[in-house]
Amino acid sequence: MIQTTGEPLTIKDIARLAGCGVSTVSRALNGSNEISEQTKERINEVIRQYNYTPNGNARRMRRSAEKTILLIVNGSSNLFFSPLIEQIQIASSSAGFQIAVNHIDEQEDEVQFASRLCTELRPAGVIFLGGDMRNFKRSFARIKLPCILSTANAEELGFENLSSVSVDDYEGGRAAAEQLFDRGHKKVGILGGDLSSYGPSGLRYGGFCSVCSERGADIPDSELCAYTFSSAYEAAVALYHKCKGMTAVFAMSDIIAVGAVRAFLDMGKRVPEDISVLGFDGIELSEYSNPRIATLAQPIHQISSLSVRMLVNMIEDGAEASHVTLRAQFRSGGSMGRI
Amino acid sequence: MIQTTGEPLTIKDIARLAGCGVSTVSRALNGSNEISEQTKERINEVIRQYNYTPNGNARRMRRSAEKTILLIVNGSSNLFFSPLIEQIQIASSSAGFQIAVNHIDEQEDEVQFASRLCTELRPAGVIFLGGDMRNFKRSFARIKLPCILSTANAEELGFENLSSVSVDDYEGGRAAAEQLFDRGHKKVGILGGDLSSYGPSGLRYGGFCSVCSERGADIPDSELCAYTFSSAYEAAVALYHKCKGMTAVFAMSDIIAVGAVRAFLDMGKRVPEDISVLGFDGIELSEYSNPRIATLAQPIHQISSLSVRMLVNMIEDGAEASHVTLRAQFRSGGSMGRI
DNA sequence: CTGAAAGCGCTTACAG
DNA sequence: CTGAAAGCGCTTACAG
Repeated sequence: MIQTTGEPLTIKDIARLAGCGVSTVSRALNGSNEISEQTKERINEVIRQYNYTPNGNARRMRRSAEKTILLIVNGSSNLFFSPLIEQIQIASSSAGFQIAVNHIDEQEDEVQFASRLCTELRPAGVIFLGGDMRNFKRSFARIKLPCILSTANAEELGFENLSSVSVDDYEGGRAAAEQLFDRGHKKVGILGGDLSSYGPSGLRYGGFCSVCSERGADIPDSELCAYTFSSAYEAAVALYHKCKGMTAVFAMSDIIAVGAVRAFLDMGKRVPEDISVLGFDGIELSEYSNPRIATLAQPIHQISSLSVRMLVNMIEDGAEASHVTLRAQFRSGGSMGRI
Repeated sequence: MIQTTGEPLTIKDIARLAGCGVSTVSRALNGSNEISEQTKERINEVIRQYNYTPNGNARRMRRSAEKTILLIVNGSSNLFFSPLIEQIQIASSSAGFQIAVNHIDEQEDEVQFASRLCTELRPAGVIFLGGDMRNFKRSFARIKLPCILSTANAEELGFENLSSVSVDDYEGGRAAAEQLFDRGHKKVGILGGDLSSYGPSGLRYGGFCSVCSERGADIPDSELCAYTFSSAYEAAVALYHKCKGMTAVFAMSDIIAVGAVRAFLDMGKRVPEDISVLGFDGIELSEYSNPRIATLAQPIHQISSLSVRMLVNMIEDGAEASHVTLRAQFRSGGSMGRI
């Protein structure tokens, strides 16, 4: 490799060095077939020798970043999202797309943020990892690109350019209730996000309550909390005092479940002998906790690969928006016992 | 807000709409002071009305992305890194820099990757979160921008444009050994990354061994593992069989510690009664595990804010490379007991 | 303080 | 198959 100093090389330099025009270099760079094998080889040799990389900003400006997918992640240290992000990255790069990841705070409006970034980056499409339905309702109309909402169902929203891949959260909530009732629990508390919303928490709550009423049980007590250990810890303490005689907790995520377990242990309760805890998501940590967290596992791999595939279909073939619903699968664990 | 259809607006459109030249719009956009408050206000009003955002690719091309910092993260679902990333993002945006995060596999050469991305993105500087010293030795010379290695010490490498912020890993290893010896443990096994390297694992191992020899103990048995639950689990089982009579384990990260605890519990051992486990890093999970993980906590907040501040000083004021070493702080936890 | 013009490093019709 | 030229959306001397 020839050492260079100072300014990076441009396509012009390569053209000069290879003794040809810039358009020819550009063709070699982009694997065009309007170029002879011979010159392509010669140019590539020069590129290799001088270790040239094209200026991506200039490229993206011309091509409108057509090979980039924007990934908007709600919240930054979410153990459920991190393997999804990883798999989305892998799946899209094998489909020939770069991923630009952007984490945003849960309080921010992810849709507005994405809209701004779209004119900034000009990606070919957007994947939202989680999101607040109200934000979509309010500002999604502004986004004209193919988009996917991963992890929540966007069917009700009815946008032409918004597909979604998610677990059937209502059914998941029902399954949670059935697992608990079948083990003899009658008084169950609930720990989760906004239960009144259209979003995953609300749907799971709705499913849970539907089983309660079928089985003649009361509407369960609940306590709102964020998807963090510390928030779950506090909420679990509050719930324990509010919901007298509670023998089990349905936590809307495994992170919440782990925080709740820690809280109950600190209060001198045994899990699951005194109180059972059932999580949601099926993150890796649930299998390494003590006790292991019983959970409704989401098919992470399917969610990520479908998200990418559906988005690419929309981008490349103009496919219409569609909504895929998968099933969360119950997985037992030491945190949930029989009464 | 006025609705627009089709193509996004350009600076030309705004100029036309505001009745001025493009250079004036550009000045308003960039907060130049060569522009009257009056016109600036008028232009900003138009920009707001039409919800215009400049094309970032074109901007970055002209400005060589001078306001972007590239953040290279080794490994993707690292619980120790995720709060660091978050804080680095916050600190740099308040210093006026955008962060472009890129996760890479642990097997990849992060330095070569960064070098390629530098000509692709033309950032103002690079922050490496973790990294393999061998890769730096081999290929860092190629990178001419101001860089920071966060989480490992780069002093020995002696590059003029590479600073570092890290914990004193050798001292951390010594502290770990002292805490264990002081509690009566004599036979300790070690679980961690490449112990023969110059990197953090190697230094901690070196510090640990130095205390062993001071106290007349043997060189401890060790088992190599990656920084994941599953790898730690397997390694802990292997270590248990290799290191007969072991009463404690020093794990090079809290993730490894959690995986090891799970393994020992599954083998019917009690933690800490039969075997103590000491971690490293001080991630949030360590305080929510059961038992809580005793650990050497890294000052995450200091590491992130110093990394950004030092890099910005190098970029803006041409500050020289420097190397800051912080202290890991012991934090007790139920995973470590007395013998 | 403002605008017309040049130019950043690419890609892509267009003409050969 | 190849090259000269136009143009992408910005920023920044330069001249007023």
